[in-house]
Amino acid sequence: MSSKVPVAGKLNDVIFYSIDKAIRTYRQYAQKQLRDHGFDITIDQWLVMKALLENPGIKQQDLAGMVFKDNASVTRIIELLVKAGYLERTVHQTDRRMAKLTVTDKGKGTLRDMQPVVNNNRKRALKNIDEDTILLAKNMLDQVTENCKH
Amino acid sequence: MSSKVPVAGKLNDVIFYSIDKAIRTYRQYAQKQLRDHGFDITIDQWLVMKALLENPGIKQQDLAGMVFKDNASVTRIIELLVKAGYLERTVHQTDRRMAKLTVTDKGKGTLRDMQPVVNNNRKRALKNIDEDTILLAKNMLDQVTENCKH
DNA sequence: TTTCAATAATTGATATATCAAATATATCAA
DNA sequence: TTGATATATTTGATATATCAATTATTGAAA
Repeated sequence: MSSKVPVAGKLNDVIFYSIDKAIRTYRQYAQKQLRDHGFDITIDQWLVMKALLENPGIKQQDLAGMVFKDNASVTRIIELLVKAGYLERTVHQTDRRMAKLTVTDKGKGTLRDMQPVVNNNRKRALKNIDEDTILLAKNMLDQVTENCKH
Repeated sequence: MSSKVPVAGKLNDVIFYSIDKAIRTYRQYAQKQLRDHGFDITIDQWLVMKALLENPGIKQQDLAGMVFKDNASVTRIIELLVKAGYLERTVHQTDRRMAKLTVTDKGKGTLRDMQPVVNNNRKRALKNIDEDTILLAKNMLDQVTENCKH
């Protein structure tokens, strides 16, 4: 009797393969949609901006954790966002090691304009999948995250 | 009445966030395990080698699709694998545009030696998750992939 | 056979991922 | 205050992702 979900075996049978493939395919699709709608911004840049808007005054380190990116990656993403005029960066009042990051009006406007496209991407990606399944999968994935977080 | 799985909203509630976070956390964990066991190879290099071993004679383009990577990425990953002595590359007999790629004995040996670590990583990542849930999640994720594949 | 379109792979440019090392600033103990 | 240590961020080096452009080769039409 063989297991239905082999731990090892053909790549295709491994759940992690499905996870990786799903998120990559989704990101490709979403990125292309944004591009086709005239937005010159990457998914990662969007994510960082969004997280900043939802958590004003957050420090870069926490921001990195929130978008599960490396500090170094966040530094470079922020550089580009500042250069593009979506973010403003000033030194923190009380702790000069930190940067105070604010989403500019241009950034907010872009986020607002992008939202319909983002919503549509998600809707499209979740077509023919019912909410219970999504919730179950989300819990399962969050458990994987927990299991791997040392 | 609010939806249990909002299409838009706080980042944390979005399924795609969970997917991305899970696979990244898993990859970080798995990569660290490999490193700690003395293997000097990336997850992506492992994936490409594994796919080549399971599909001898495959052309790079199909290989790229199989590991859902870009042709350019695969080209560069292969370069490194050849340089490290894990792969051998010769010109194809009948079609000189193609490369014939073979996993060397060294490559096979490394894959074999790595397998226990890989198995353990997967086991650890799936702790406390029952098989039915995994299967359901896998089907859900495969549906997402399908939905986004244009 | 010459020419042109299709195919396989590479290369260039830019963005992100990752780890280690370096900077800058803050904090706390002596 | 000085000195050691901790914290926040940046920088450097290398790997991968992505798209566009290029190269090499093949296949088919004129």
